[in-house]
Amino acid sequence: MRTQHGVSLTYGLLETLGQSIVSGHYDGSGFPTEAELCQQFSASRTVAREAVKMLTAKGLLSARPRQGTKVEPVSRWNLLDPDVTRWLMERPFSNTIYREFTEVRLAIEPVAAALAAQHADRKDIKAIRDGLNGMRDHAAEHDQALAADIEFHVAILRASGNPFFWQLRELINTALRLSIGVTNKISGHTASIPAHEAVLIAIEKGDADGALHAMRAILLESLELIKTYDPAVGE
Amino acid sequence: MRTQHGVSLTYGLLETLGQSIVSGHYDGSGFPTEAELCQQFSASRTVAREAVKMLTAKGLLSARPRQGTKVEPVSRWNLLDPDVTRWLMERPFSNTIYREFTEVRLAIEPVAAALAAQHADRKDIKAIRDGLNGMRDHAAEHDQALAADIEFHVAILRASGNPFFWQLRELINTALRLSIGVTNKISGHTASIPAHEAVLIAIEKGDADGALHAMRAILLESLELIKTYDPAVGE
DNA sequence: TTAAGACAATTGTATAATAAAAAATGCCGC
DNA sequence: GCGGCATTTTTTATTATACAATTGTCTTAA
Repeated sequence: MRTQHGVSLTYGLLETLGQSIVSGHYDGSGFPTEAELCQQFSASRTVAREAVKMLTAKGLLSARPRQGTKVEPVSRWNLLDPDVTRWLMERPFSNTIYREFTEVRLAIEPVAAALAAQHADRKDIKAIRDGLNGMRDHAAEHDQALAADIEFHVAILRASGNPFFWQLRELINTALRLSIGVTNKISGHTASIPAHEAVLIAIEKGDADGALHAMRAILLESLELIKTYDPAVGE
Repeated sequence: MRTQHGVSLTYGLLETLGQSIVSGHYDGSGFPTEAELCQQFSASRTVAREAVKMLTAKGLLSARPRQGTKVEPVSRWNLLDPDVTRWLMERPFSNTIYREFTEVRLAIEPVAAALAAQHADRKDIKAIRDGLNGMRDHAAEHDQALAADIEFHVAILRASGNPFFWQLRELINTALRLSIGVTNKISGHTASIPAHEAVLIAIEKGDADGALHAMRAILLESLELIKTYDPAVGE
């Protein structure tokens, strides 16, 4: 295995295997043994073992002598691990996972907004406002509008002052990127600027309850969109 | 290093190092080099490296040639990793971390209860009721009452049907175990049975909004308790 | 003073050999 | 035939060693 774009062999293999596992590549067939891994990826045993150990640390694999290395059931995966979350995005779009992401966001973000209303300092508020302005200014260019949308939501997580909320930034990043796949198919729908502005205003006023409900409204709408749109039917 | 109680050397070292890092043992001094680790723990380089790699996968460490291995800032830790969460409990009690845990619970559990009200099947409800009954029947014995309390809350996470919520069981487990350290110091306080019962009843009725608010009430009370009780003052 | 190059420290990678675990197999006595 | 026990075999776990790659530091010369 050749080292690619600055990543070490071990981390390259970690990435490759992580994506393969999450996308179900080994579901029927069982995971390769160490020897097979070394051969398939032309890697040394050290590299293969360390990649497997890292995947084990994330709950994706387990290994025992004689029994081999197995893919763990999804219920054991560390779904909130940023790497795992990211790998989840690389697999074929699933309405279910998108709904589950949004349910997590529905739980976290309103409370984060409420905490932000209580604790945000000037710098926090500037970051949130920058996100909102970006959404407004680049409404036409999808990529930049999405980036600004993400910036807005992540800035609120940070402003909450709770490091655990901050951990979920990768999930929200992923969820919002998935969401374009959904909302683009629904004619004329774009992220609502006024709804986002309401959140900012409430945070600026220190209105925790207002921020909570304004954010909750944004996410409830997303959740409604998902339920309305069933990919099996068409739109 | 001798293998202890059935754990492999690598996992033993992972546990030891994880606890040490989280408890701040290397904060001033910097993390040992591979060579030093091998010597200090009488471990082979493979064992040391694999333990370090797993800690890297959890965001606690980073390693670069010539620069050595460093403890990452807390903001990079995978705080929602079950192992990390558990290690956090082993360090000296901190009012801050307990508040942060409870804020996460305040976000997650009400929404989980609402989803449970929509999706719970008979088995889910039985598990929740078992928890509640356990709290009632063993109100006097602290250990069993705590276990039942945990069972109640975790059963609701499971009943939500969202695997991401289920990931937070270790955090809730830890938070509730920490909570006895707080509530025991507040005379006469025990987990409120009626408040928990209200959650169960709402879930049984399929009343999502009722379940959400009932659960929210429980957690808001916990949060109030923390604010009231300042360990610096005494009680 | 600065830049080029040599040096050194530390992690990264490779390989070989042995140990331990546990499943599979075969053997034996009955 | 069949149950139980010893043996074999497969696979990961551990140890040891050597070399490569990276990068900070020091030296030296222009």
